[in-house]
Amino acid sequence: MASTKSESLRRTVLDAAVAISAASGPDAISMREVAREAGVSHQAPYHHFTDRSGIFAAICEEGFRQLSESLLAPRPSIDSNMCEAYVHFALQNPGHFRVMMRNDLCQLADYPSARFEADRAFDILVEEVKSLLGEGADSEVVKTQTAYMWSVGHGLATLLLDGPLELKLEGIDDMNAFIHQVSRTAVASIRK
Amino acid sequence: MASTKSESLRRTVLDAAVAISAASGPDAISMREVAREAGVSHQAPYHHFTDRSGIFAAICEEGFRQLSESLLAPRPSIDSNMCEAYVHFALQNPGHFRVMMRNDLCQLADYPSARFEADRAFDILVEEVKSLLGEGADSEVVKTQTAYMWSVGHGLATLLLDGPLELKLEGIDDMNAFIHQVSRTAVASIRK
DNA sequence: ATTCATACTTGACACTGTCTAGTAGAAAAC
DNA sequence: GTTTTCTACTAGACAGTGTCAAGTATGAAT
Repeated sequence: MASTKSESLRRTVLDAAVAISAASGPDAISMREVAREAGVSHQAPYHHFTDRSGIFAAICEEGFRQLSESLLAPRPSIDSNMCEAYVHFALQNPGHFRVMMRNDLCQLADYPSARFEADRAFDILVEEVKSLLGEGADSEVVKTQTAYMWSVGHGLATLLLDGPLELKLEGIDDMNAFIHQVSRTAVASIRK
Repeated sequence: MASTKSESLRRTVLDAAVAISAASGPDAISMREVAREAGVSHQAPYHHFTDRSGIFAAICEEGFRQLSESLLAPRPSIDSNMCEAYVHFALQNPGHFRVMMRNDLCQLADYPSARFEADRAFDILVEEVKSLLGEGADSEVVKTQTAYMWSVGHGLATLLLDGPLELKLEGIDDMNAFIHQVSRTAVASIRK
């Protein structure tokens, strides 16, 4: 059994990193700042993460696992789709999401367990597209439509979170309704 | 008339920054590195840019101007659309694009001339959506569909450039054809 | 001839990631 | 029951960073 104290430091460091990412973006995550926030020496985090990108990888792993859960969770309404769930996950977990979608921060290829969780989330999306297209769908079409659906969700999420879209669409009264509309447009064009 | 030498340093610094962004991402852009690359002291760039984010703002301004040109340029084929043009711009100008879409790097609100160019590019997109929807389109619908089209282009571009999509879709033979297919799906669902 | 702005250089400061070398304490081996 | 080993740290150093402050060479304006 691992020491309780050490495991709690790992958790504390991770939480601090996610909070910083949510508040100021992943670039603001610093080894020394998370150590300071955890009340330990500047080298303590290195015992739980190989280096700075190790923290990013851990955030990815956790984030993709949570994303999978969100995508599989029961939808709030009958015409709410997976694209919408993706966008809401991003907006509700900005600290994780910003890190997950920056593969310059964490090279998933180097972190098998993080990669595994990312693959799992992607597979859930592929299955959804397959079920929308029906049984006998061509594999090329599945590929194209999967990329398409991910692009809509991902594009909308990143533009709302960090992009200049917010500036241009400041006149939106009901953000949830807006996301719902865009998501519906996307899924409708697949179903056809 | 401004001194030739100084103007050329500004240009040199900007080119170096864009090259670094294309090769290693915007975070790898450092004041001292671009100065080194330009063969000047580490403080020389400060005479042309207020600080590091000033360089990002300059890259944004230039990038959005070039994006507008690309969006308005004659299309290579009759069924090539603006979404496709957007993705191709991103893939052909990764150094600029990566900076343009990270508003944690450059706060457009603080740099009016960069903001102007960004607005202009966005307006071009809005006009395209209006012309796809026809004359009497409701302004709410225009807003939704503009966000939708930008999301597809932006999502596909960022996923291909820096996201994990590349990993999952490694079996794509003809990338241009793939981008064409996804873009067609997007615009087709607007036209309707 | 003097003033003044431009386009730099040099030096310093606080901050960063990370390498190296320790150390307190608990468990295991003998 | 002493010694060894492992875990989870601490402490110090180094090269790198952005940027503030101060100095300098050069050319134009007065």
